[in-house]
Amino acid sequence: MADVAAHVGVSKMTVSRALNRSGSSERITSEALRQRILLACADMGYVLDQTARTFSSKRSGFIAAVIPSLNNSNFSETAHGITAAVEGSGLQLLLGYSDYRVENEERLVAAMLMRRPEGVILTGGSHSAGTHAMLASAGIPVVETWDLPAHPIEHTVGFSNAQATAAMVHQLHANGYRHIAFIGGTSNRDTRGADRRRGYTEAIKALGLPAGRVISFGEPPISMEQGAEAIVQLVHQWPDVDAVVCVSDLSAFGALMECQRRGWAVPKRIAIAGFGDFEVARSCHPTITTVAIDSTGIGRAAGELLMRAIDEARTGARLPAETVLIPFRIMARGST
Amino acid sequence: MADVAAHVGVSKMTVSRALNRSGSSERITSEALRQRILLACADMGYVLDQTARTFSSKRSGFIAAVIPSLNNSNFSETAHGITAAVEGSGLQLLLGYSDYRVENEERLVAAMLMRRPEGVILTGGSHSAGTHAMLASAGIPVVETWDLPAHPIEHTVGFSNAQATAAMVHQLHANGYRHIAFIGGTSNRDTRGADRRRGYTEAIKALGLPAGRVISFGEPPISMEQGAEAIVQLVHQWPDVDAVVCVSDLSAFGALMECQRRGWAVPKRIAIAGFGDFEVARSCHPTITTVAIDSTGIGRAAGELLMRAIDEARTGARLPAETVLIPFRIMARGST
DNA sequence: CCCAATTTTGTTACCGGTAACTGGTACTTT
DNA sequence: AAAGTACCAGTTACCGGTAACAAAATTGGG
Repeated sequence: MADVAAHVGVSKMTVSRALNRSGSSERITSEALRQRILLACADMGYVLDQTARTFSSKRSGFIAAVIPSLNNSNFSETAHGITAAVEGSGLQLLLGYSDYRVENEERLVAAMLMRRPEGVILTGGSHSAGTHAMLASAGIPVVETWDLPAHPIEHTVGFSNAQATAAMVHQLHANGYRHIAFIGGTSNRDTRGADRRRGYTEAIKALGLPAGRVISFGEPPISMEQGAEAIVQLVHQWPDVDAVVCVSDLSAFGALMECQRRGWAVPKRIAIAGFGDFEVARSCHPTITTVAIDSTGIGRAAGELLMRAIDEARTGARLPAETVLIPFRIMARGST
Repeated sequence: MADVAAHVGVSKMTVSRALNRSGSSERITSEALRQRILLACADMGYVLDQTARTFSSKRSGFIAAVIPSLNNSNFSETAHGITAAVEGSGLQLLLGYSDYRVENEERLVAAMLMRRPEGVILTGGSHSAGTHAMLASAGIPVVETWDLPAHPIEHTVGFSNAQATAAMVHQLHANGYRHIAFIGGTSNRDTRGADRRRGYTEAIKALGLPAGRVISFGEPPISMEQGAEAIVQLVHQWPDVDAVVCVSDLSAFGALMECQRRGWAVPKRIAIAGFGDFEVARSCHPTITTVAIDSTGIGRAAGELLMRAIDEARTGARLPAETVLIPFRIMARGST
């Protein structure tokens, strides 16, 4: 930068200002001079050292986000939404994935915080004590997504997974199904999955339907194959079952395909519902009834909220904790 | 760090050394003192400022990777592979996605290079002139994946998409199919898709089969819906078609489901083959014949190669350009 | 045309680590 | 016992920008 400054015949500071005017409307440096400086930078092949800028200005220019898995369109769409929201603000997204493990999340958060992000977006409302402690002492805005934690760290953008699943059970009940089962994961590692199971159980109880029809299989991420295995077990264990709510569209799809293999008519012999409105649920035959969530919208809302919080923090203020409720919608389709 | 040093009664430098011994076997600081320092750091809630370290040491501790899309298990598995490879080396992965656009890739690379990554992993062998120029002047190791570019930037980990697709066509031919079509995207933005189409065309010509049966639809990312539309168009345009190779499993799946909707027996009326061995191709009914690629292996190999190159670069040397060939495998399944 | 207000440019100090070198101590070797 | 050799800790000088303040240039109103 000093070289460029000498070449143009101004001070380093002027070059710095010319390079930083970008975006905002403040015209610190006169436009003609700015153009000369920019030209000189291009000519000399100079690129600003973001590392030094971060170090000096205490502004890293990026935000950190942790999602459970890259290869899940719900979460990758949320990442897209975040990217879209921060686009043009000069902020960049640093993305990490936890493989549904809080200990991985903690390691990621630790590694990311060392690089001084200006804000953090997490998935879910369940984190390790270490994660909580680090985020508290980091003093930067935090948004939790895809959930409505009872005790949020700060901001929240999400919906009630339990309520959404309960709504699905009620919908099936309204359609005349009376022996409704649930297929989901074994562990509580996927807290959203656990919430969905809870919503199912509560709805069954509220409706006075026969309870206990829950098949659990393995650990997240939930695979299609597991859905296929689960429905076989389900039908053998409770032959009177006439409908099943699956923890996600992936297991629902696996179950549906297994039914086709075995000649079990869907929805005549058994109705199948999923969760998440994945592409596969829209494309398969029959199409799968599911709960649609605006995944991209969650990301966009989280990104925008975080950016407002960062702006506030910059002025020394602190945005009061907000909760953005994302609506869900039951998509009735061919499988029920 | 100065506070910690004062608290322990040593110099800043000693604390720095105690914190950096991690991983390598060099015992710069005596073990007892090191433990005292680490304890003091924990007590005082001190965390090392990675930004300052990066700035001072010229080592950012991260590598940059660009993939076309997060929500594609092929590429997200590659990202997993890279993560697995660099795990424990002290390097972190900074992941970006280009949405299959070279101009996005260029923007991403520019933004990432400002943060001084120690190496870069790209997907594909086709990049903008700007990207080439920036990478050349950055002077850091580069690995291209998922392709075998004619003129690689430096290192390559991939396979021939054309050859793999040609192998699939030959396999279909060996199974007795004679009117083989191809379904793929319109543009060449997805260069791997274009390579696959090329492989199809060449194989058809080599086998002396009737040519020209190519249906093109829209832009990447290729969706299931597009596969469904394409096969309808295909069957109407060339009613004698008895097999179709799709650019990916997603379009193959969409096509398969559309056949079921219309009562076209698969593979009796028409055989369907995909590419990529996605989970959906293994789970659906009938299962889809596909080309299996070790996506995670590509990532792992790319990560390991890049790390070796970084190590070489650190000693002032330069690793000669390497090409790692990843094998592909035709998975014969129910749909052909 | 002058002076105050405003805008633009320059100066200085510093962000928080690490590289490179210097100095000191304990343990060998001859 | 003197000299040599490890090894460890301390000192100094930066890395490449930007904040904060100071100075100069421009603008505008009376």
